[in-house]
Amino acid sequence: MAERDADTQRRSNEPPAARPTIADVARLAGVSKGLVSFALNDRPGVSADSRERILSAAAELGWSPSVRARSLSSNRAFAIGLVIAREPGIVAADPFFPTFMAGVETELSGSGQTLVLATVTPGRQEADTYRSLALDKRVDGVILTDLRTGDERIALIDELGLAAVTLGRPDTDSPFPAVSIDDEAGVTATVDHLAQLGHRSIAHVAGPSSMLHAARRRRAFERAAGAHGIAPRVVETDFSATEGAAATRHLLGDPDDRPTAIVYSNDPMALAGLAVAQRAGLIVPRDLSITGFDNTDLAEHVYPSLTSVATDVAAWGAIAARVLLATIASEPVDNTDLPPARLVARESTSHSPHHP
Amino acid sequence: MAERDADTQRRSNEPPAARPTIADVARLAGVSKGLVSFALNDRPGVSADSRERILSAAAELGWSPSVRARSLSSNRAFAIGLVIAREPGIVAADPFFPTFMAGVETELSGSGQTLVLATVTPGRQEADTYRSLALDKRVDGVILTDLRTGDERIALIDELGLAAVTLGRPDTDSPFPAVSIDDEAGVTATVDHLAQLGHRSIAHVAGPSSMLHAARRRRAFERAAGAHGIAPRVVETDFSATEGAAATRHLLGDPDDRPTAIVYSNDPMALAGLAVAQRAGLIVPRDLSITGFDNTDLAEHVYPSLTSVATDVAAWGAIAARVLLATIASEPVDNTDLPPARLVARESTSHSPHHP
DNA sequence: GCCCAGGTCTAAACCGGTTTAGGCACTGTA
DNA sequence: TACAGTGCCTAAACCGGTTTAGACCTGGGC
Repeated sequence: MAERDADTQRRSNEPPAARPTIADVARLAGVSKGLVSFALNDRPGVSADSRERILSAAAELGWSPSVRARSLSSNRAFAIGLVIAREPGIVAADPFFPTFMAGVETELSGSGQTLVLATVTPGRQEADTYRSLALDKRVDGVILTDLRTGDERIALIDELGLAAVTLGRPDTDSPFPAVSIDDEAGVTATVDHLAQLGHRSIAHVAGPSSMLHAARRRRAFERAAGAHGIAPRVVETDFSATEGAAATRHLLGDPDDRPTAIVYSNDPMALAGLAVAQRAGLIVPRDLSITGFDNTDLAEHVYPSLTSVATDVAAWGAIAARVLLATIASEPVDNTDLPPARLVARESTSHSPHHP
Repeated sequence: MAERDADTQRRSNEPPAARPTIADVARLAGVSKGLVSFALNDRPGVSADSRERILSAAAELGWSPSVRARSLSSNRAFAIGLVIAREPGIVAADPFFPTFMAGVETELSGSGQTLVLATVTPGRQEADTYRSLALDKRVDGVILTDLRTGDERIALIDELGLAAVTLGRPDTDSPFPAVSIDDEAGVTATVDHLAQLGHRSIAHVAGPSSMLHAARRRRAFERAAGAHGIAPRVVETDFSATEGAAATRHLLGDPDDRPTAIVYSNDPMALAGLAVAQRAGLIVPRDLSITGFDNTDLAEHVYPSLTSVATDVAAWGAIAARVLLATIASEPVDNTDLPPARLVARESTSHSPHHP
């Protein structure tokens, strides 16, 4: 009798018909709330007969559990978080995040989970953001992108009791599964490609060495260049088009000691570099070969079209989400490796001018 | 005595110290839970003395309300939603969303609210996404982007009982406040700029006419062209670089009837168009002037740099969020207009070849 | 015939807030 | 002195689920 009277809830004029609650289902099936809960989370201790009756009662009423109620009583959020800590300008220029999020979303949409997004400017604010997401359990886990060297976030998130996956393997001990793409393979393929075209002077415009994937690409470059007996030349940037352009101006500054090919660590920098070269009167690829990374949509639509390294970012997002959900469900999961990045050769690379 | 014993909650080994609850605050302040709630939502009926004691008890314990509990009892979500319905490829190429979201976030971060993101491919799935966000009150309101002609989402969202703001004014009756940027001013300025440079044959590569802002830019183009006695020529696309390139090939197809300037409805298409022109042996801007829209980061880093129309997208996001939060708090708000879009002239536009 | 184990189920506590109904003390008015 | 009104406060219901403690029934082993 202590049950609330569902009908009085509905007496208001006409607004969105009140959702049925678990009590309504219990009443219709002639069982207790508790048993309904058991049946619907299919846990043992419910007879086949009751389960049947409960499920059809739920179906008849069109009942679905209230995430908010579930979230309060079971201390889960049914949401995962993505904290983006990059300068706004750099995020915007880089199609990585939208694509990645679309991939995450494909995986989430079926699961009833939602994606909570936070963009912060790097720094102290970042830790606070994780802290507040965790303190109030607004998310059950997070996807850690843009890993840094000695990334403090790993310890922080562990301490906060959140689940997580990392994009790529961190350089420190991590309790979280990693979902990785072998982008070194892409860099190696790029350098091989250029070497094969006769280039002996190849430079690399790298991202910030504090970012693990930038550092990894750089090391792969140095290794691949070394393998061809080429002295690697590297300029470090923040991944922005502006610094990509500056790095290019620097590299092309001395006409007597100018690389014949430049390997950029992302596409926006490569495009900016292309413009710098053209502005300096060089013809790409006749005078200078250029390669990008990530195979942005635009890469095939510029002139000359840009040789780049393709990674399946959307798939990365989908798999990261899947692994995270499994982790949250405390299914043990292993590190996962995606198919390696592959080179897409286009017009911006050709024979070295010194090697006709 | 029916109060739960907070200490027994804490007996587990050492995990994240249990948060204090409102009951802890009540006990410390020597009042009832209810009064604490009243004091903290500063409602009348609490003596200055008690309020003081309650606030300092809360501060001492470092208490902050549990969003999840609040959300269940007060039927609010403390989150707003953004549903992105575009083809993944187009979203990725367009820096609009990341920038916009960063703007939203700046406004949200202080308010304890959260941004929930959903990306869907356009179509039926979209309505279901709104429906499921609303049914379970996972969000209190949504930001409606990419308005379409006769947009059915407006009625849907109204019916679902969600709050909303629209980006730009819809073409149908809408109960929601609109936050708009006058991008027509940008288009007009672009056409004026070109006309002033002597161009008499100007084409427009438009976005899909089903999208309100694309249609609006197109109409503004036609009007501005008409004002200069220029017969407007328009090709419609889906906003993708691929179709931008195709439209350009089409426009440049007949050497005898080739426009001397092309106004693109976004930057990625303009960049693709630039490449098509260059590939066809034209020199930009000598033979053909080109303009974009949105003033992407890359616009100033290509060669020739791209004349484009700048809008403050991050501010747009911040203001949209602010207006939405006010609407949710049922403060009445008016439609808001941001500073009009302005032309940023760069190298991709110059005198018409026919007008030396 | 007795006891224990296992399976099924219910009642009630619980998550942590908000909100309502009502109690009590004090004041002002008749 | 009685009565209504007001200000402050508490107890308890409530939001809609999950989870625990324990009741009840049945069957098997001895």
